[in-house]
Amino acid sequence: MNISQAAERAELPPKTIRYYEEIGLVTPARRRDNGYRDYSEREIHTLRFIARARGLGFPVEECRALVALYGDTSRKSADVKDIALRRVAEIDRKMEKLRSMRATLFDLANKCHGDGRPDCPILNEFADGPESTYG
Amino acid sequence: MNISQAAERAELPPKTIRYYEEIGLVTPARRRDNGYRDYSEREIHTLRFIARARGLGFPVEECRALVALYGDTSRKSADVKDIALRRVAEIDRKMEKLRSMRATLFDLANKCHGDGRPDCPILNEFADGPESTYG
DNA sequence: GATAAACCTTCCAGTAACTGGAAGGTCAAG
DNA sequence: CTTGACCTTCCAGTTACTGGAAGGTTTATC
Repeated sequence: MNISQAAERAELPPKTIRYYEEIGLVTPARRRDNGYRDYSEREIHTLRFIARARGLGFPVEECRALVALYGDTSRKSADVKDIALRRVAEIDRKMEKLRSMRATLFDLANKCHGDGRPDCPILNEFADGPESTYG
Repeated sequence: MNISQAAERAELPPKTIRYYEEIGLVTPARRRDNGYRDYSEREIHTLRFIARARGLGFPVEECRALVALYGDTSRKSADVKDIALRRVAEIDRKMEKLRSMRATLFDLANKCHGDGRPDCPILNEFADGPESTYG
């Protein structure tokens, strides 16, 4: 199977598949006589595996570990769970940061009348820092 | 004032300040006879402004626009508010994506016994895709 | 057989926003 | 005079691709 069909099946762009091969995330595909890559079901399965892991936010390096665990029949499920929970924790950190940024921004936006006049609490905050507004 | 003191005051690494100068986000600092950059209060003010905007998630290019608006006394506060609300919307998109990833991952992690055995619902999901589990 | 569309290949550059490090000049203290 | 802490520039690396150029292959059409 050519790379573009494999790409469609794996739900990954062809470029990304070549890239994954280049960085050694997947083993190089066998080549046909014309030099074209040729994909088997097995390889598409692995590519889909990676696509799903990436879709859940795992960085490529963790995908490497996950693919290795997947191929290791003597793996411990605890190791996989650890990776997943560390990812959950990382997501929580990111979400907390976003939540905090959103709250501040939304608050500032609400304080800004948003009309034709130049006076703007958003710019004032950027200029002068968080105002302590007691009371 | 030398760059490292300016950096401390602006709460930005010296490297980042040089970088901002290089990409034209701030105007090049004047140099002393020895070639060292010399910062005034005014420039530190602008750097702090940028540091705060960046801290609230504005990409550098939007910071450029914000700095321009800040310097434009005939600005309309509506333009600033627009930028801020578009940033809020972008944050909402990111949070929604994270929320969805987290839910899936946390659910999978809970289904995984996480012991010494190889059987693992997390890997199974990556391998076979979302299982329709009706009931 | 010529040609054009749609593949495939490799390689290089660019993205966002820095960060680290090397090589070398400057300054203040002892 | 030397040491350490600054400063300078420039180059490379980070993450995970993506776009595009230059060129070979295949398939269909005329």
